Amino acid sequence: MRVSAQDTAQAVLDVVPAVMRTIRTEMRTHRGCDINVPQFRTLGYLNRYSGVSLSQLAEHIGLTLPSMSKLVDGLVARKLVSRQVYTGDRRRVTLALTARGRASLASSLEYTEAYLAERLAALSDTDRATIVQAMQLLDPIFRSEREVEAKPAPQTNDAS
Amino acid sequence: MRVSAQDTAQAVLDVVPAVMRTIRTEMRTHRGCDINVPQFRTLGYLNRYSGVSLSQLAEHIGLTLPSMSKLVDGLVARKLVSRQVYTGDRRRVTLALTARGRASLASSLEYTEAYLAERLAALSDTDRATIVQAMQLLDPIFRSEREVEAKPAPQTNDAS
DNA sequence: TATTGTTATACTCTATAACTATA
DNA sequence: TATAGTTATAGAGTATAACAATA
Repeated sequence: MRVSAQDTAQAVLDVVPAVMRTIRTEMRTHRGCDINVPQFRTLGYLNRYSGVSLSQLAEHIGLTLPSMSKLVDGLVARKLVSRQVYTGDRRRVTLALTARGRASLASSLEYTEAYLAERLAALSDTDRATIVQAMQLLDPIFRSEREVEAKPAPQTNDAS
Repeated sequence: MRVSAQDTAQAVLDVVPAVMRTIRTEMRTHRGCDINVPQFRTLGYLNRYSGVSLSQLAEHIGLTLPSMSKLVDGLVARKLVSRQVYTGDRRRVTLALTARGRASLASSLEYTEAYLAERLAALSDTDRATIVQAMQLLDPIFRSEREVEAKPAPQTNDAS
């Protein structure tokens, strides 16, 4: 099957923004899930890689350091994330989810997933498998540049 | 192959925002392609459905009427879009691409596509086919709510 | 002197509310 | 009175520049 990279790019460019806007609008609309997409991604990343530094986080999420700092500020203020000075190098900071953060992530994830799942339920198993496979193909291509080999946290303190 | 709607939703939620951020960052970074994602989508929609009203456009793009109005304002000021009072109903407005708008769209598309294509080139034909197929599956699910049956324009004036 | 993160400041995008013009 | 669109205003999010603290 001949599918050029350009055809693929065009398809991605056509569809991804529409999907994204649906996700964003849905997150904004849902009351009690008071979290936006970058915040959601931040919680998700910290869930996977507890104890990373601010720089690592910013690199992955794709924000500048000041923006990331501000975003984290908000999450710390809401006690969803803990931020501690790293004892080994006092310039660095160690970020982790609190219990509340985990709960908030689970709730957002559940809600947004449920919303998407509702729409995806219209498809056949085979079609869904195709989508999952496509996501798995896209993932490394668009994440690799940022994903850090995130050393597991020296400690997963939970200041909830 | 058993793939639940929820598994699929999770995959989408994990990957789509990362892809989207890459696209957005790329568009912002690229000098001479002075256009953001909603503007890009607006031009693309007007290219397909010339002569639509502001409301139809806002509905599709997923912005409120005032936001859409402002966005279009900018495009009109830059002579990428023409905006004319519709003679049949003087409250309505008729939007279309100008020649400059078409050129700008083509340029943005070409650049961003090329950028994405560069990354997608690493995949096999089969893998790319999978991605295209997945996009075709997602498209109606996330676009249908908004896509208007956009009456073709009564006139495709080009005030370039 | 270089690195990690924060603070100060400004700009863009988007929303809600109030308004104008037309039907 | 209802509809299409615009203007006024405000808030969120992000960036760049300047700064502070530590290495």
